[in-house]
Amino acid sequence: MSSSAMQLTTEGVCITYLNKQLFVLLQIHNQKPFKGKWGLPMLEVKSIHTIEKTLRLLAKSYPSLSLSAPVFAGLYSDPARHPKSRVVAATYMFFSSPDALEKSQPDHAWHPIDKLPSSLIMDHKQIIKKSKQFLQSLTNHAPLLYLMPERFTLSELQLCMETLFDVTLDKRNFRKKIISSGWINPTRQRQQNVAHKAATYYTLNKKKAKESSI
Amino acid sequence: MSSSAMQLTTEGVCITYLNKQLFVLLQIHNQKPFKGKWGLPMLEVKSIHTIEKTLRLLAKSYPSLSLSAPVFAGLYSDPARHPKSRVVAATYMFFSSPDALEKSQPDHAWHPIDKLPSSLIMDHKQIIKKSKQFLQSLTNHAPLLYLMPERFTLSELQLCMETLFDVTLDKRNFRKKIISSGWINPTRQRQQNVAHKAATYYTLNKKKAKESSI
DNA sequence: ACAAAAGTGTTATTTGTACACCCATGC
DNA sequence: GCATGGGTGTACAAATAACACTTTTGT
Repeated sequence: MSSSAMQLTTEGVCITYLNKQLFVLLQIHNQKPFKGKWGLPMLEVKSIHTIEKTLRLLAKSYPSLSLSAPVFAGLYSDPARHPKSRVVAATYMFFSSPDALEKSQPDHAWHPIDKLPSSLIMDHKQIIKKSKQFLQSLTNHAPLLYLMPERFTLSELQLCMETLFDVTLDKRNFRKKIISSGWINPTRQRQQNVAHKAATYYTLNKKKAKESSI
Repeated sequence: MSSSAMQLTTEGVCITYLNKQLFVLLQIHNQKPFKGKWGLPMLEVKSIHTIEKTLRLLAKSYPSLSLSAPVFAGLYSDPARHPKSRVVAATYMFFSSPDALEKSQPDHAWHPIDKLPSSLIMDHKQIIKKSKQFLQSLTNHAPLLYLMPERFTLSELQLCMETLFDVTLDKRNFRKKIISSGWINPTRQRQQNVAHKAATYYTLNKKKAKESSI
């Protein structure tokens, strides 16, 4: 029956991708003891809320980013992670189109995951590192489609996969597989003003995405 | 900075298997408000401990069961799950050899997962149901090897897989695959006094198991 | 005409699936 | 000698991997 003071938070690792780089959304926190410092977006799980509800609230703070559904990425419970109190983090990843890079919110910014500010609050540097590993370990590659812009070419998608999973893929085999997977649909639009044959744009198959819920 | 009273617990779903049945370890709780009722083993995450440490403590309560490493299986945070206070559960599965069925601890018993006591505390019935689904969804079947006794025949292992994943497998193909996986080793022991050709006993390849850490 | 990326098909290899009979043992 | 489960090999299908050239477009 002992109930020592403990706080549970959801801490979100929002990820997007552009030009062979992953970006993570950071926030300048404005409450003690982290006032003015960079960290991941986080929200306390209130006593009347579930974790799922809290995640919905967290995502709602960023309506313009069209975040994916949350994907559980780990628990962080080191008693020393917060300097003042006991805070256990349930971390979740959210995926977002790079369009989000241009949508700015007050006190927020996207940072390249390999060039983070020198100090982040608590263990957020660690959480981001682990989240990247987690992402690379995903055997279901579907979430990566959420890192693509609204419309994208097959080469762009292939480059994204190659970057994140640190592999090189055969163009023909890659195309056969992704097209036959049903996750993407061709459009009738093609690149314009490129000094080579114009590539067809594809889009996420939203029907399939809805069914599969990542 | 609000710190409403919240408790974090690890709640363990210890599983074993015998004769086409899964068993889960239940405990008669002896503290209010659950005095005398069946539920999963659980341990509060103390303010000085991490979740991992708490899991080690939980496993240490059952030294005779040779539990596997814990496998994260879900968070349960419904504010109403505990009648008196806010308790969020981090649930983990532990796998155990059926030898454990004979090792009795005070106030504990193994129950067939499909014939649980009519009422379990909190949402434990739900957690067990979800854990079973989680187990079935594991694409890495290796944890199931921890449900086998010290030595087992290939037919026993096949039957276990068939039961849990609710499939039927071809004997020859199953054998080829499991043997070539390197997860098990044949012994020179064979069944005795059976009214048919004696089967070879196999054991878990502990070297491989250690490397793979489930 | 040339540079740059798009787009495409075939073959070989590997992996998975289907399938049926003989073997050893206790009764 | 028969009932019981143990143990094995081969042929086919499917999935994956390797591989090179032609097309389109801007400069």
